[in-house]
Amino acid sequence: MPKSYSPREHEAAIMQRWESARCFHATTGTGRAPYSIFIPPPNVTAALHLGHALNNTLQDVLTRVHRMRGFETLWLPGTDHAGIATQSVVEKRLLMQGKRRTDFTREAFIEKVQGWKDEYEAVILSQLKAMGSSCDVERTRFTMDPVCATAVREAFFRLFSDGLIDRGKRLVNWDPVSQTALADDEVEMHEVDGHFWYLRYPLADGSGHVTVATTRPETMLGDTAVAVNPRDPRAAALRGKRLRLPIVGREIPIVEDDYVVMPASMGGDPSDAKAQFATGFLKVTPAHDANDWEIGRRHGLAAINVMAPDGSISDRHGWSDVGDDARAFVGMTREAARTAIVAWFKAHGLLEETRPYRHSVGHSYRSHVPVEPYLSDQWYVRVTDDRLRGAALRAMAPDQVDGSWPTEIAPRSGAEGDGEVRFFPARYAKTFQQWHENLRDWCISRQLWWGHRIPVWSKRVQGGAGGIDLAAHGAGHLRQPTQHAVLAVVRVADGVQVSPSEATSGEFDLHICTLTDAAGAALEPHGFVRDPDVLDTWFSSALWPLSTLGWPDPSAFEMAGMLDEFNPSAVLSTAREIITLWVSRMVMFNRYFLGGRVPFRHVFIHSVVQDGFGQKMSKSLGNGLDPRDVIDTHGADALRFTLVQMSTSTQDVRLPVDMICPHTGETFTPKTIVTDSGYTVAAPVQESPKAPGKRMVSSYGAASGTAEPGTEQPLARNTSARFDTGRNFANKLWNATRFALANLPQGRPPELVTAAPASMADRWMLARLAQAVATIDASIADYRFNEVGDALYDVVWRDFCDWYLESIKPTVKTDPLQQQCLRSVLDGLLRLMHPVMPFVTETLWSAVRAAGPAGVRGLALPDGELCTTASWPRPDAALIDVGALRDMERVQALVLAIRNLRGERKVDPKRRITLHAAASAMATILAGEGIVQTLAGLDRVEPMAGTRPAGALVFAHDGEELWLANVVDAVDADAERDRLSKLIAERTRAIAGFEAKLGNTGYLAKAPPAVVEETRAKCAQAQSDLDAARNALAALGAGA
RNA sequence: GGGCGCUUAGCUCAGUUGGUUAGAGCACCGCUAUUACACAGCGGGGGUCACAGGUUCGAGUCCUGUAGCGCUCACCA
Repeated sequence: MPKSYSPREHEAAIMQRWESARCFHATTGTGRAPYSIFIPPPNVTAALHLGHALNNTLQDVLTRVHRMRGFETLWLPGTDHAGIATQSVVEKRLLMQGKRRTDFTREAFIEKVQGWKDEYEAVILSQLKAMGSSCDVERTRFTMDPVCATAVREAFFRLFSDGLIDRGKRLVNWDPVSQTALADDEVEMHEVDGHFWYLRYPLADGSGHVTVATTRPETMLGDTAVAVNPRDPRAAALRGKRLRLPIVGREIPIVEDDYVVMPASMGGDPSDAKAQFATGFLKVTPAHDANDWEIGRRHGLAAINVMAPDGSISDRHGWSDVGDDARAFVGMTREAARTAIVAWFKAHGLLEETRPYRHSVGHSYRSHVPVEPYLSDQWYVRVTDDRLRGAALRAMAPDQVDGSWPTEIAPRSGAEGDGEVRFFPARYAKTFQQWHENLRDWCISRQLWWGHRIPVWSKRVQGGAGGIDLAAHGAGHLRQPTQHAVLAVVRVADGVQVSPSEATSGEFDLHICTLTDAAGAALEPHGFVRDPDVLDTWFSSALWPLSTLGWPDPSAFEMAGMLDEFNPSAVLSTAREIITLWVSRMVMFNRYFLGGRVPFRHVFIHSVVQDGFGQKMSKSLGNGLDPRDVIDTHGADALRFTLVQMSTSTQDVRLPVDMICPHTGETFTPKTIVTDSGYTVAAPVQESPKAPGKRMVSSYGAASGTAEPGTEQPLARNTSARFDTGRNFANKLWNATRFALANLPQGRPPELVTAAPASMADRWMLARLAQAVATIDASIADYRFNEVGDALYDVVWRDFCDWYLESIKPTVKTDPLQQQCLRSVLDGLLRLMHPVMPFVTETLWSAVRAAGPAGVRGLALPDGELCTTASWPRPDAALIDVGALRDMERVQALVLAIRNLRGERKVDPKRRITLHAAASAMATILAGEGIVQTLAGLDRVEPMAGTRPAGALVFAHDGEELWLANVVDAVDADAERDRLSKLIAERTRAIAGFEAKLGNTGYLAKAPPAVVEETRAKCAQAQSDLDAARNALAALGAGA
């Protein structure tokens, strides 16, 4: 075995072995209890980043632990088509070639997106492999593959049939760049420096004007009223009056509505920020503002849409009274129109004032431009229905519900799935609950080409005296829903759904949802047209726990039994922003479609990895890490261990980002600058710390375009010194194993596997191993991953390497029983380490196996071909030998005391010294069976007797005075006095503290007796230490 | 504005129901090429636990308030 572990020499081969043995493939009918996890499918837009690496590592740890515990374990991998995100990256790429999406047919464009998807899906799957993810690759799914598509079609059809999907003209969040609607949670709020413009609207009778305040003057073209609060003192005088809308010339009413905030000067609430800016008159633009839409509905106002889908001013989407003045604005972008309209008001003396105003504006999470509230027809899932929202709330574990939920939510009924979803950490249950309590209907149509196309065919028809004659439209067979098609008739005027016979006058839309494309296509000769839009990506993601297992008919995809075996899954591991986007919808859909069954029993929310300055890692800041780089420099196990150890239950963790100098390979901390927007980033160009004069470009430099990487100044990769911990740990395990193997002869008798180790060191080590198993089991159960990492580090490095291996060095070569213990402990440790560091443990596994069978009494370690399928250690409780633990604790304390003295007096490490031990220390040394001598570098131990040898150092331990002789060649009296004085000062302070406590009557009366007793003992011991040190100092003084 | 989280050693973080003199890793200082490992070993220095009150015999831990940082929901009059 080489002296150090080199990950890249082993990782690929190990993965190969696992795969060819199909270790990660799960099936039905094994008789084993199922344990399943669905991977949150990463978007096919880009390669996996560190956040994915974290989430995948944690899922893999859970998966591997349960596999070793004997569960039938399924970790199901896959990818998400990520509609808008993927479409926009492909469009961006086309744009660089000077092409647009509309230059292609829909089919040709989708072909291009498909190409991108294939490329990144392959990258993602290879990254999963490189990280050691033990997923069942044979069951890899993609949200748009035929299996998932079948589920999406079925789900839409059922929801449509059950009246949970409907179409409506409403204000949506419109992204004018992507030209699609967005769901509420796809809108990000950003602070923007804007203005309040105060615009005068003249009264139609020429008797004056009112002034409205607005941040969006361009929407005034669509104003259909001005509202005033009925309690406003000015309201009465204006009642019944009308206004002449400037530019447009439209005559609009003044309406009275409670919604309007009165200015502080007119009796408004001065603490309301709005009252500071308000004039008391609110321009009402129902087609361009959600609140105005509501006001418009209350007062029967028209909604005049003055914009095209690209956000430009347009007279072709609902605006008809365009006069000569207004014509000039048509065709302008919304930004240009804003400027021009303000200028117009100014030029006409109608701009009263302009005030700066900083406020939050919704931006598209994809194109990052301000979202436009836009009037359009969209499909909605009525998630506010109790069958969906109520079911999600009822799924919450009762003890995690905060207070009680709204009265319109039906109570828990003991139905399947009720109360079964639990959040870790528990505080995230609140996020889930609040989201559902304030839920609004979910807009699911997206005006994109990439995605699941909406399975609805529509036709606009006229109503007639006897209702609509369906047969005349080729839909006669749909008077009653069939297995393959369902009809909805919607009155165009108000969007209300009616029965065909009720459609007696006016226009109606016939919407037919079909289960198959063929059924839809059959309608096309009759004038039906398929909806061009696609579904929100989250619609298919919401079905992930169902669709991946073949729902609605698993046997159709050779997955018979899978759905019942592996749904519900054990846990969903994800980031907290996903609670609203995805967790909620999975719970609603899974429960709805599977008779109340929840998709997962636990939701684990992992922390977000930030850079060293507490900033989110992002491409544009260049502060991210590529997991592939870390695997390359440190190995997958190092990446994994470090991520596990970082995973605390806080909401974010910091990972200081370092840089690798491309000239020297050295890791260094880059120089930083602060950007205009206040981010701390690596300076674009960095100087090599070790190669003077050589330069490099940082990721930020490249991402921001402020520095061009080239041969003179290459791009430097990011890394983090934090991963050294993981790399060092893997190497430590490697070397500990190397040492152990060197001490384990071949051909040990097999009967030793049931023998009970006799030596104190062996019994202690087995006890520590047993304790570590208990700690790790408990931590895994609560998803406290950092504790798993710490427990492994402690038992392997501190207990096994530092103490156990050092202790047994003199004896292990000749003691077969000890060899068996060493063999077994090593075996157990490899198993415990495996879920976190699968590669190094599997690499070592075959070498360790060759050393003969493992196991001792109380710890069965059945042999296995591979570590990954070996059984999880289950030590007998009796292995926790409290006597050995107590003895070893005393041994360690004595050893540390002696080492401390050696270090302080700079005793040559090689020098063997003599201890004169009093009764208690002597007992410890005997109990230690030679370990103290080995670890403290003693050549002899003698009882305390007679006079102190010349030059012997005095020290106090465990309330006793002890001597160390043969320590130095010449006594340095000054150094010795310093040491003793320091000790005296320290003990004196401690004793004062103890005595203060013990002199407190309240303490003696109220503290538990055991605590008081402990304090007394500590005080007495400190007193003995003090006495010993004082004696020594006095003796030294006399001798000097 | 509502909700949530964080503030402990130079850095990154532990600290379970309040109970010894608050811990770890990295970094730093000293010693060590010793036959598992220098990606190491041994020893050391370093914190009035953000601040101010309170409860308690006893507070890093519980309560109240303040400040700073961050996330999230709502809000474009």
